[in-house]
Amino acid sequence: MEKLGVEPEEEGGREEEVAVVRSMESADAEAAGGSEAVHHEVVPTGSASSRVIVHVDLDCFYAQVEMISNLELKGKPLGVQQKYLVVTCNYEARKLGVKKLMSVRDAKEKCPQLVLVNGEDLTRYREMSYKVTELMEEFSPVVERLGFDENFVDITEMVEKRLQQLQSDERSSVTVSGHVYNDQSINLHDISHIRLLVGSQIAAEMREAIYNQLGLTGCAGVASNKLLAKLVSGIFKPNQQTVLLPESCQDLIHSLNHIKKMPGIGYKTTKRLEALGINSVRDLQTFSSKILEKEFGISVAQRIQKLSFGEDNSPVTPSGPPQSFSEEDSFKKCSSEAEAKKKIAELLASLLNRVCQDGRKPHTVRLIIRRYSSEKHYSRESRQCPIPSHVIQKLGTGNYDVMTPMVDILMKLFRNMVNVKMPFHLTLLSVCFCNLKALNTAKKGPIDYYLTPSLSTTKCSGKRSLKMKDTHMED
DNA sequence: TGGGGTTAT
DNA sequence: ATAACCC
Repeated sequence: MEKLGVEPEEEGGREEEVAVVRSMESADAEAAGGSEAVHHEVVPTGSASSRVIVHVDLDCFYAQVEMISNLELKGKPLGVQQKYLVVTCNYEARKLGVKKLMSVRDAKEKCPQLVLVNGEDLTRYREMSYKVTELMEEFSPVVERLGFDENFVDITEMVEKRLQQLQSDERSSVTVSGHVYNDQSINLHDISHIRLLVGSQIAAEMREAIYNQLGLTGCAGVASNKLLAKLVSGIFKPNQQTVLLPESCQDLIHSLNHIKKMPGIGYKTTKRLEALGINSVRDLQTFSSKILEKEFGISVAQRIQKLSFGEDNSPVTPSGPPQSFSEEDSFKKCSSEAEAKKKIAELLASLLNRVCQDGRKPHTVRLIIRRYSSEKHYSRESRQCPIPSHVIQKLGTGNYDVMTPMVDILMKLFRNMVNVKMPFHLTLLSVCFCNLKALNTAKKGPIDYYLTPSLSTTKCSGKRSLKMKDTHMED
């Protein structure tokens, strides 16, 4: 496999030719370190290291999955409910005033005909989500997931290969697929335009494949980095795509009316920026780098200020299989140990099925709680510990009582966090398996043969689901 | 605000 | 273990 044309090194944010004049280059050079001078070979065109990134964003994903499961739902206003929230809804419902994360009460009030389905069990969404990611990986293996319904793909190499197939006279007849942001005119003499147009064609093929093979519609954005691809994918909304040409980059980022709309700048950072009087993207662009660094540290400061210029050198990092599996449940009140134990056992049973199907083995378990607090302070606490090796071996081997020892471990973690002799009030419990390892990580050697668990044992493979009525199972 | 995920410190 | 970010 060839290397990607993406090096994680900082190059003073030169990867895009955002024409904005900045006096930050010197600061970047300093950050690169004095002793190891950065005398890279000079790239002649300045665009040789430019990437082509596509961001694919499925339309109201959970609602689409539900409509595929139950065709009766198509055409009706549909909301997907988790607890008392409508977490997402289809476009019929949106036309009638339903919004994402609206309470069920408000949604029903706005739209009495709204059909609701429960979406607390994410299993089918997760499965469909990975089918989409796997489909995208067929185009290029470099696919990064963002949540269940978004994927970034670095298609730089694919674009280069297609360009090499074209004769020079064919290059000037390349056309765009979908929208061009700002209706900017295309310059077929500009190689960066040509590359992005080819990218738009690949994006169209991806959306076609997702629709033909999985029945799902979505949007796509094509641009020179992840930030821009993501921002531009949302411009034309359902089931359309948009490409961003470099000359319109500043227009795109300034179309965000507030820095909180900038991906990568979250709730906390927004509050701190507002305290500094920074509200717009331009405020952040022109704010003193030194003061920003004092407030946020050099790492965050430089990253977010680059974002404000539309610069994002972060690579598309292949997600691969998940790093963790978790199941959670929220509720009004849990105030006894027995009640907690029962809920924990339920979460665990579902997790064991998932872990079993994955094939890898978790080496760490974590228990997470949320305590009731009248005011906001949305805060969680957790305790984790290694999973004993004899329990790990039993995971996925088909079977037998892994529930009991795991529940015991989790209840120890529980009592470590919650003083059960005192009154308590929890509103959430979550169990997480992480530190997943391929099989067992024993070193190769003569001894290894004896340490390798029997592979002849029937594993919980394929779609078979374990029944976990009690804390006890037969093989 | 749900029921998930990730990375950095 | 927590805190920040993403959906």
